[in-house]
Amino acid sequence: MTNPEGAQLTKQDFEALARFRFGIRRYLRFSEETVREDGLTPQQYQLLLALKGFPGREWASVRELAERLQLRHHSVVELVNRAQAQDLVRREAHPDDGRAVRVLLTPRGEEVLARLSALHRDELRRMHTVLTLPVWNSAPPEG
Amino acid sequence: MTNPEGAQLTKQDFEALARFRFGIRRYLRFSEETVREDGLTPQQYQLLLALKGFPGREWASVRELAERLQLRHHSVVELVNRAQAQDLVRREAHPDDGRAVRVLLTPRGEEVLARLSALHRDELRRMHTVLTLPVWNSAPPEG
DNA sequence: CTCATATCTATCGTGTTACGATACAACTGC
DNA sequence: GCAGTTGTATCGTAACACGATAGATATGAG
Repeated sequence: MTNPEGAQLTKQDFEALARFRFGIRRYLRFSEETVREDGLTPQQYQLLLALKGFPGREWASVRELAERLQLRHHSVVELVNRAQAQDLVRREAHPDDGRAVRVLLTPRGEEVLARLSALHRDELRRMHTVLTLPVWNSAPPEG
Repeated sequence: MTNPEGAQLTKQDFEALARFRFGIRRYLRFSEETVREDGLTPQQYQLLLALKGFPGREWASVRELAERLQLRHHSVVELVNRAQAQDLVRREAHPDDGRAVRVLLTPRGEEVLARLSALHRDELRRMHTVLTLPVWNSAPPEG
């Protein structure tokens, strides 16, 4: 019994796929409820995290954020606006490029993010059973 | 250097947390674009998957779906309404409980779900590097 | 049997938010 | 400088999850 790329799924596969999606939803739900207690929306938390967790530095341009958050750039503009209004992030002129903008955390953003992220890491540790990738009914295709 | 429950995160930890969240977003984004080509919303796909992937059977009540989808029950009612209008799912009276409703897939729902789920499984296989759970800077607390 | 309470599904109005369309400013190459 | 590209921003719109509310059925106490 093989299950190569494109093959039909077994009932077991469907359950595995559903379980994983359930895990994602549960994690996002936990995240939402947790961050809302600090007055943030889930998207705002993800914005702060994308800044602090940006590879190699702790700021990003709007365009880079759009890639990390998988949003259109103008959606990020609006997201940054709302977060800025809550003193979570601030904008700074990009030194080399007059068009671009650096988005960075405010002290308040740093503080909130540190607290929330610790809670998220702890929750991820708890959820590892439901959030590990499914093992399919058989091996993936050769290559 | 230990990193027990509640401890501060290192830069590395923030990057790991952000990378994982990025993975989730990328997967959901892939899902959204894929299912929209078949005229479904992401939530509708997740609804179909929750039915077909329900442990031990292939139908569920509204309340059970609310748990699996991590939504309020009346949000599920609306979701089922929209999916029903597109001939993806149908309702059936629950044999034992006059209040409850069985939600199940239509033939069209089965067909669409089978195709989409195969694409999702393939994508998950491709994304395993970014979607595996982070390894933290140090071991979790004893216990 | 009956009434109070709990459970399950459903409806309606609302607020948030991501999006497409559009605009404008700044950088780049010729 | 001029054309095309890139980066950020504004505005109107549509989707959708939610709280509040309602109604219908089941369950348990007495």
